[in-house]
Amino acid sequence: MKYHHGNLKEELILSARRVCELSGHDHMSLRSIAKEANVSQTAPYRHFKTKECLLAEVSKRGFEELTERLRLAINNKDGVSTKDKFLEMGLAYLEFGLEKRKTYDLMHSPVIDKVEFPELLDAAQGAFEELVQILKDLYPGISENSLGQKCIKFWALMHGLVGLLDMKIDPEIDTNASEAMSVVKKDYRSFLEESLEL
Amino acid sequence: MKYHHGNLKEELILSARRVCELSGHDHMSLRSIAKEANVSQTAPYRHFKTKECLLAEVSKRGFEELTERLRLAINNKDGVSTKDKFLEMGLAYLEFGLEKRKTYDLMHSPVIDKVEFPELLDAAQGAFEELVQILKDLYPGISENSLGQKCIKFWALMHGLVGLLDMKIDPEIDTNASEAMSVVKKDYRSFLEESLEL
DNA sequence: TAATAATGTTAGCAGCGTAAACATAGTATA
DNA sequence: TATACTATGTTTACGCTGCTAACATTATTA
Repeated sequence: MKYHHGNLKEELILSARRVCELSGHDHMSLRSIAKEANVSQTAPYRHFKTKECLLAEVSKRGFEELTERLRLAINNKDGVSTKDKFLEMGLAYLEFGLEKRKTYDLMHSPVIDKVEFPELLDAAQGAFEELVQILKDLYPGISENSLGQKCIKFWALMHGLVGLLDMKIDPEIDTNASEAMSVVKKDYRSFLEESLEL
Repeated sequence: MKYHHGNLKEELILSARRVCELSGHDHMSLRSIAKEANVSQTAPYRHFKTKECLLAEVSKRGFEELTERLRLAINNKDGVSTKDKFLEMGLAYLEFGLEKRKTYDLMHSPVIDKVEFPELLDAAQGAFEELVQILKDLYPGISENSLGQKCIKFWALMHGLVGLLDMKIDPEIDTNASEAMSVVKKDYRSFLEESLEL
C-alpha cells in the first residue's frame, strides 16, 4: 500500500457519485466517502477545500452526463426528422432524471450555491445549449424572444415532469394526482408531443 | 418564566418556519430552533418524534398556504372569466414559489419522505385539487384522460418555472439562459397565456 | 543533495440528532 | 383533599459530522 495514492481526487469523486446515487446527497458524509476510497477522514481536504466543493464536482459531472445524453439522442440520426429528434431529446432528459434521480436532486439542490462554482454553471449551461440548438433547427429564423420562451417552456416542463413522475403517490388516497401521473407514464412521447405542440 | 410553556408545539413550528425561510432547510438545526423558542435543546422531542417530523409539519404548512393562495386567486371574482381566473392561479403559484423560495424548496426536497407523512400528502393533494377544479371549469365535459394531461402539464410548467426563474445567472457568461429568463420575467402573464394555449 | 512542495495521517474541536434519566407541573381518581 | 399518573420541561451524554492544526511521508526542483 503506497502512502501516496496517486489518483485520489478522481477516486473521491467516483466514490462520492456512487454514494450520492445510492443514498442521496443529504446522507453523504465526507467521512463515508473517504472510507469508500480507503483513505483517512481528512484526506479529501487535500483535494477539496470543503465538502460543498466535492458536491459541486459531483453535480458538475451530472450536468456533463446529461449534456452527453441529450447530444446522443440527436446525433447521427440522419433519417430522423428534427421534430422527432427534439422529442427524443425530451425523452433523454426524462430518462436521465428518473434513472439518476438522486444525482438529479443534487444538481438542483440549494445546498450548492452555483454562483460560487463557475465550472458548474458552465456545465449546466452546456446542457441548456443543446436544447437551444435543436430548437433553432426546429424553428429556423425564430426570433430571439420566441426562442427564449420556447426554451424556458421546454426546460420547465421537463424539470417539472421529472419531479412529478418520480412522486410515489398512494393510489388509494390520491386518486386525481396518481391518475394524471399514470396517464403520462403510459406514454411519455405522445404526452410530450401534445404538450409541446408539435 | 413558567416551567411549562403551554403552547410550545405551535411556537416551535413558527420558529422552524422562520428559520427555514431565513436560512434554508439545510441550515436548520433542531437546537437552533429550540433556542429561538427559548427552550432546552431536547424540548422539541416532547412534541416531535424526530427532526424530520418537525420539517414535515413546516412543509405541510407550506402546502396549506399555497392552497390558500391558489384559492384566493380565484374566489370572489365574479366578473372575471374562467380563463383569467386560471391565469391568476398560475401567477399565484409562481408568486408563492418565488416569495417563499426556501420553504418551497423544503416542500419539494427529498429530505422528507412524504409517504411517511399522510397529512403532508393530504396537504399537497389539497393544492393539486384547486388546479383540478379550475381546469374542470375551464374545460367542461373534458375526459378524465385529457384532464390528467392538462393538470400535469400545468403543474410541471409551474414547478419548473419556479426553479428556473429563481436561478441567479450571470448575464455575462450565460447569455442564452438569462435572456430567456428575462423574457419570462418581463411578463409572466403573456408567457403563461401562450404556454398554456389559452 | 538539500530544500521545498504535495499529499497523506492522527488528534481534537464544536455542532449536530437523539436517547436516557431526572424535575416539575397539571390532571384524574381515591 | 391527598395521591397517583401523565404531560412536558431540563440535564447529561453518546456517536457522528465538517473541519483545523500538527505531523509524516513522498515527489519535485534548485
